[in-house]
Amino acid sequence: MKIREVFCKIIIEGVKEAFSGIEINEIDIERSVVFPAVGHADISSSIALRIAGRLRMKPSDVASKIAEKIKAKSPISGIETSGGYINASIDETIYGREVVAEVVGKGSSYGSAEIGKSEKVIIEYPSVNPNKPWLIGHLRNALLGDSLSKIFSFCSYSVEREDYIDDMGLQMAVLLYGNVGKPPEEKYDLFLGERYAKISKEIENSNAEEKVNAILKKMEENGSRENLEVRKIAEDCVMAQYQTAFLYGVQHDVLMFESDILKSGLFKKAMAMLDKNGMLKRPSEGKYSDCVVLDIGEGKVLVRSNGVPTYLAKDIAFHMWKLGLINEKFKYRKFITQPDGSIAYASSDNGEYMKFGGAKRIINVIGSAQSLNQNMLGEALMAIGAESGSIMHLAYGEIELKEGSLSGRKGEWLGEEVNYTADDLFYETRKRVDKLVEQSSKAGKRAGVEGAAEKVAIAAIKFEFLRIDPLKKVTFEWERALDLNASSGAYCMYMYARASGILDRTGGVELEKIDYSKITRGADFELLKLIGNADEIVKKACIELKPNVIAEYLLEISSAFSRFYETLPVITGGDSKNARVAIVMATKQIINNMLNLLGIEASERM
RNA sequence: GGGCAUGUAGCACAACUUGGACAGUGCACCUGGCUUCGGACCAGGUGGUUGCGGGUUCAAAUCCCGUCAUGCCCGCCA
Repeated sequence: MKIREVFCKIIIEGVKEAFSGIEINEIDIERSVVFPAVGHADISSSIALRIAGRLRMKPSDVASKIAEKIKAKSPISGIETSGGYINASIDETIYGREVVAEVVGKGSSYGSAEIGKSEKVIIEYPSVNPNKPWLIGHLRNALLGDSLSKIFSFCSYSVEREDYIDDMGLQMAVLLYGNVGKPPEEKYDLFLGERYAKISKEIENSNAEEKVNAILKKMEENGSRENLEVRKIAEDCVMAQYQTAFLYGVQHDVLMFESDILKSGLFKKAMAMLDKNGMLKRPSEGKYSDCVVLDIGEGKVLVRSNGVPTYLAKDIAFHMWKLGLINEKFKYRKFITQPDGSIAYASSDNGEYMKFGGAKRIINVIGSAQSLNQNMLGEALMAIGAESGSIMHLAYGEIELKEGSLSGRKGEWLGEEVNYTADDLFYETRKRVDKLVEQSSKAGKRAGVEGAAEKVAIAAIKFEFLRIDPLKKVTFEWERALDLNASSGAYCMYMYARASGILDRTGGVELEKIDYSKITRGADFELLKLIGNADEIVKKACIELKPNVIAEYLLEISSAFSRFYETLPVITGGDSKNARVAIVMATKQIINNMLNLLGIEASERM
């Protein structure tokens, strides 16, 4: 519902009529409009306060002068002023009808904001090396990327979800040096992680760094034994990692293997392009002698003195491809079929040409620790003509588990740091949710519902990871995540299930039969106001790259719905029944749509 | 030393980009409500010098300057 637009228009016209002499920015007016706290008004503008100074008038006089000129326009019913504010009330009958009609009409697309206009955006996540399992930090990355993909799709962008596989890094050479061998029965990524930790310790103790470097060089020779072997290990590892991804419902469109990028002509073209733009230096002395250096700030090595390119160099080349600054064609083959039936493709030299890459805009979900690198990358790309704003870095903070809270594997095999895998997190959560369900069914509160515990476990984790501003550090605590009341994913799911339950008993309602005049100015109207604001919320989440905006909104809706059915009975609502059923229908839809954006599946029963 | 980020009630968060009405929400704590559409609930209450100090403004959690605390980054690793 465009109530905000309607009100803005009224104010703009009012201001123009009242003060025709002065120039007023319409954006200022739009920014002055808010939905104030209960008690003042339904919608309000502070524009009089903002321009009073320029007019050399008292704000309250400015407000009254504007208000005099304003003609209320449906669904805005009344205008009054208060201390410089221009306040309006909304007609709940008309507004309720419009919101309900829109939600029912649009269904699962209600709340979408058409700001993307089919523009292509590539979202890259989760950047896990193919030598270990997903840890909880990688999980936060993946969940952010997954949710962001959904939000951008919802905003009518054409989203390409991409997974970059670094199968040519030093960590892979380390594995080759130690001779990986075959795993017994363990999950392959876990097995590799453990092997990797052991082998790196061996290397450290025996000063074998040079041998590892030699392997690294051989790995890069196309078709060499090392080259083939390392690709096999990487693919097997990614396969295992995707079991974890699917557990959490995380999916991709394409996997780009670094080895394929190196084989292509992409890197050479990229270096030539940088050179042409005067971005490269080749110092013959000093600390960077015999290297190729990126000429930004104090400089950054792109090609080492032994001729091997660095990570940043490869990343720059890759991003030129992502942005379509270089047209390099890659071949792809089917990698894996995902839970929703879609196929994730992988770059490969024995596949077919497909159209990936070449987006107007790219988003990299990468830890805030890499901000410096991402800035360098951005600067280099701008220097050769990338549009400003075309590359965005969603930097996210670390995630830690509160001490002693996971009974699973501690992950000391990853080095000294204690860490946990995303798999362990899931199984532990699942176990705890089962216990909670068991306790509450023993207490006679409810019967356990088949399959619900798993959904609740996933929802609890996702909501806990996504409810916080990405930039901030997250400390995962069981007591909070598994507190299934307000402020949790389970609470939102519960409200959805309640709405379903009510609709089961009432059987829905035909739109034509609804008597909207039965909408009161109570909890029903408060709920409708929230529901009507969905597209603004979604837009904000999209523009600011913040899924937590959606989580916040979901909690508000859920809590408003709870207040609604507590105070206004639906089934026994008499004349008001139909209108209330319609509100329940709208609520169910909006909760479903918003949960989807967080990657959480709602269920009818739990 | 330089750069980036964070600092809001006992705890966890929101509002900061775009300055506006008493700084919102949940947990915890206190009080009340289940023969009433599923109590994983609701109503009410206690709790805040928005790290600190200046400045700009009619108006500052929000903008500017300074300062303190915490975290991260500053490699021919990725």
